[in-house]
Amino acid sequence: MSDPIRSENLLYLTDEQLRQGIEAMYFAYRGFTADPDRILESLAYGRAHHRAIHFINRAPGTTVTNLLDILGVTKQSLNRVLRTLIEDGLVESRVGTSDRRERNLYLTEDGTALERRLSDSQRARMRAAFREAGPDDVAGFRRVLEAMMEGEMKRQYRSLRETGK
Amino acid sequence: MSDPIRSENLLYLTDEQLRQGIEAMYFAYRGFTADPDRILESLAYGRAHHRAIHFINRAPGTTVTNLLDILGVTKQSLNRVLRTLIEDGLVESRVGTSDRRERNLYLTEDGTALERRLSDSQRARMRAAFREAGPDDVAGFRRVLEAMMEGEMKRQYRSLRETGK
DNA sequence: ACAATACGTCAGCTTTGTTGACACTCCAAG
DNA sequence: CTTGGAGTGTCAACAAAGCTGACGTATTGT
Repeated sequence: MSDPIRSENLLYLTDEQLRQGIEAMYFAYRGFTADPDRILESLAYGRAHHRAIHFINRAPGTTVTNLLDILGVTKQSLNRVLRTLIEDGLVESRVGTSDRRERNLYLTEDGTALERRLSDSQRARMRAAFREAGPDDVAGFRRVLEAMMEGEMKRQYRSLRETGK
Repeated sequence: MSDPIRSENLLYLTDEQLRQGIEAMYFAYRGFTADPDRILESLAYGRAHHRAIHFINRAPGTTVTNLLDILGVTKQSLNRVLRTLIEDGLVESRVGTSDRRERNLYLTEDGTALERRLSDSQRARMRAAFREAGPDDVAGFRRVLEAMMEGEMKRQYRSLRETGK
């Protein structure tokens, strides 16, 4: 309390500030999903399909179990989504080479095309937001979001980030 | 391209950076909802109930239509949630004074108590994240999120922000 | 040979969203 | 004073996407 640095750190953490952060998160997430949702709706897919497609594209050859860990859903739930994607020819499921119990998941050409469409729309919004803000704000945005993740999710996020370019 | 300032601004807008922003948003939102979800689960409520409670607390006396605008769902969907909250004695629905077709919504004592519990848990995480980052990062976080909202949502957000302290 | 793992699937349930249809109350305008 | 329309509530039916539990099959490793 008497420590000036500590006081300064607490200065902007009023309940009002926090509540504004909460509401910002709520409204922004809706914007974040709005564009892909519109595309998906016209294809009779949902957000669950988008997530599967995103992370298969992100880590081609990933196994079902790995995808379950990332998405945090049950295999029954994921399977329903995965089945339709495979039936529709967007995802390919290949028997694992080293361990043949595993299934390695890949996007087909069509799957890659849809992924592009979805991520293009989402990136466009993200790009506009990043541009409207600025480099420093973007860094802050990322740091706060990372601090908000649960432990396991943070691990997943970081591991994906390393995998990336 | 030859403009150094413009180049610098574009530097952080690579597809890789944007994708990291997208994944950060996805994982962070899960952390954001995790704590309230755990509380709600033990009460047989869901996120829809939380949202209703949050915004009724935020703007006591709000009408159903206003709530529909904020939440962006159908009245049938909201009504189901609202009904259980009223039956359970968490929300009170009073006939409007100026226009008696309207229903003004208020939290009861119990409703206020639950709202506290939910928002306390969510604020705690937000506070921890804000603290782990820092004032500048928080400002950036908020600016990027606001830029990410859809027009209508941004209006709602700003109007709520003004209403606040 | 046998237990454990990875995956798929069947059945059934829940929450939260959707449409469409209809009734009631009430305000305001003709 | 009647009537149209807005605000609200409710019924029915349905869909997406999560869940649990149980079971079967293929494969692996001990």
